[in-house]
Amino acid sequence: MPVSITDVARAAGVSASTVSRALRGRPGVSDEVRTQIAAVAAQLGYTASRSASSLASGRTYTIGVVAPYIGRWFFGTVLDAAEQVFSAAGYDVLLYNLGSAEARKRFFTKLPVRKRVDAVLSLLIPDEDESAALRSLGVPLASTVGGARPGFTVVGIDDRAGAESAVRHLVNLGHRRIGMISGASGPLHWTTPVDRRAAYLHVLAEAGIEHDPALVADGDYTVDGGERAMTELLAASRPPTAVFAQSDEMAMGALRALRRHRLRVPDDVSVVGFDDHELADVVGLTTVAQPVAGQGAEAARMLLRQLDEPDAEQPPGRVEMPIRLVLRETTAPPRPRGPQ
Amino acid sequence: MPVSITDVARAAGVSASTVSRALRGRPGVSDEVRTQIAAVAAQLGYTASRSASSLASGRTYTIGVVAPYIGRWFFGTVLDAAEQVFSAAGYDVLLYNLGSAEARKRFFTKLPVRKRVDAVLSLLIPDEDESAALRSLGVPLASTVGGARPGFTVVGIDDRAGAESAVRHLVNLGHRRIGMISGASGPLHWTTPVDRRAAYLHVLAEAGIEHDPALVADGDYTVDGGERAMTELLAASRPPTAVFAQSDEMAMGALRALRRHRLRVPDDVSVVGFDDHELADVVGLTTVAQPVAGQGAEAARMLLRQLDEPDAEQPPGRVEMPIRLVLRETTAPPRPRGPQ
DNA sequence: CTGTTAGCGCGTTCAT
DNA sequence: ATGAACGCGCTAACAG
Repeated sequence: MPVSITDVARAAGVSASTVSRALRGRPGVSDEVRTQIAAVAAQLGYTASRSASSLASGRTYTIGVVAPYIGRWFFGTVLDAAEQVFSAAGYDVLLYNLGSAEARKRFFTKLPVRKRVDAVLSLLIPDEDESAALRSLGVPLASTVGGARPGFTVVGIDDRAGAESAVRHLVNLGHRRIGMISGASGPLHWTTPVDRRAAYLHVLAEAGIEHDPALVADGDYTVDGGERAMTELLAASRPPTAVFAQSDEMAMGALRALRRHRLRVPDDVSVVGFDDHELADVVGLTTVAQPVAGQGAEAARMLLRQLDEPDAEQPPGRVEMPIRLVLRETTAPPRPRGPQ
Repeated sequence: MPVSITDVARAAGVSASTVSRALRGRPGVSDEVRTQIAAVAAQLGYTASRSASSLASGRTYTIGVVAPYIGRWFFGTVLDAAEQVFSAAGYDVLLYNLGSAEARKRFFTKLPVRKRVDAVLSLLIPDEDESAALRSLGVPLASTVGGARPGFTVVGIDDRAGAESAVRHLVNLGHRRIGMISGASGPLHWTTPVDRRAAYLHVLAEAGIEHDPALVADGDYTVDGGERAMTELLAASRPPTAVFAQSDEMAMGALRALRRHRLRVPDDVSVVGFDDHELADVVGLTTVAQPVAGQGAEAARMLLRQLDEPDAEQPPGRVEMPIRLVLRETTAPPRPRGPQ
């Protein structure tokens, strides 16, 4: 049933090699024969078997993408952009969703991408062992998250600067009791929450504000988690007048919690997010914008470049993308209060 | 560098055939030898080449997933759920993002999945030709969108019933001027907007309300499109007092437009969406909930079943998932007005 | 410019 | 229970 290269060769009256050369645009085939073969192949509906082709050539024309989630806006958007760049260049994308610990472990022990991909794009931050496992594949590696690490080209943003601009914005508005909804969860070697937390502490110190541990809660990077965290913060003996959420999704959860507590934003509590989620504008969320799709596309391009010029210069270890604070309607000066 | 089956065979002092049998759990290997081989393989970090293995066996252990978008919540969520089911069963996922017309055309003419996948899950609705192309692959097919069609197992919802419940809700609240933000865009053979539109017209007729074409606008299934559509509806000589948006994302765009026009929801205008987007709850959106992740997982399971029992009964052509109207805070009776 | 010859690494007979 | 031989479909190296 499936038509093979020899079928095409026979129908066109040439050898299999010639068909192979003709269809892949390699030199050594007369234009006449080439177009003839193309016609026959099209008519027969022939497509080269990727398995056979990569077995013979060693190239797979496939990129492996590993992600911790797909459904979440950030990762879906990065993946979408990267996939477009890859497929436009003729590469297929093998997707690995490593959300659960089991899936993640299974992936890194069995390493199913071995001999199956020409490069790997990681949307998650591998720990030391995982990182070594990926390097052992012997293919170009890139990532859109975390800091620089050996063997990877990392396209990212300056998390500290971004978080600082958010918190500083709140300080400048006159807030003193500033809470944070962090995203620290699990031993995922995720430097993002660490950096953003450090930035938060730094700005507070800079402004001479004493850090109150009761004003920090974990939101797990989800809407529900953000809601829980905000609820927790509101239960503090002296609740915050402003909150920095480490992601827009958690910020939106916070907004929901505030609404349920009949608190007004920004009159009673100011909220700043991080990401500039597609829907941040809908709820009027002030946030730190980062080029999410841009990072996915750029990382993909970096990989393709390494694939095209294997012996070129060392690729840059880190590419920094721009960020900016977007002011909307969830932040304002604190409401004047009685002495306390 | 890459370790092959013969390397393992040599190290274990057996033949390649035995290694192959042992590692795949086929009968004909003594337990002693089997565990010994497993140990050697693990120590050498051996993984069978998928290319070679599928070339020899004909099975690829790979599922092709084609989608019109990935970044959008609906598709990302379906993909996420499906991927988890596939990978838990030992299958890899090849992802094709066919958002642009070129990408789509390229995919269906070249059909790069040929001989590369054991099954295909479609998150888009193929037209007749595309559908035939997929069938020509000779592998099980499933889809999470659109109506029943030959060769596919379609896991979906009753779009008409869902849309009817939304519009009927508005009618029951007493609204008479009910607008719709539709999602009809392009020649994508997308029956969803058609079905939802028919339901809208049906309920209006049922309630004895005359249809006013000025109250329907296209929102292109995006937030921005929804905002534009709502703005358009508000410009009508007699604007609607309630709006049914065919997706939550468009509904959120509508909410944004209303806020910009200083109109209050639901006091001035009621809004109903469709999907129960992750963030619908945050903005208090009344909507028709559908089990999005559930559909992805179920479709994946249907495919795996066909793969496991190739000669079983014909799989069901269509599986219907439950929907329900979720009442939140964006709908209310129309405000009493002066005579008009 | 084109055909012939060898594998790529594995699964699958068929012997033993 | 195990091994040898063959072929999956294609690309690469070598002839001509």
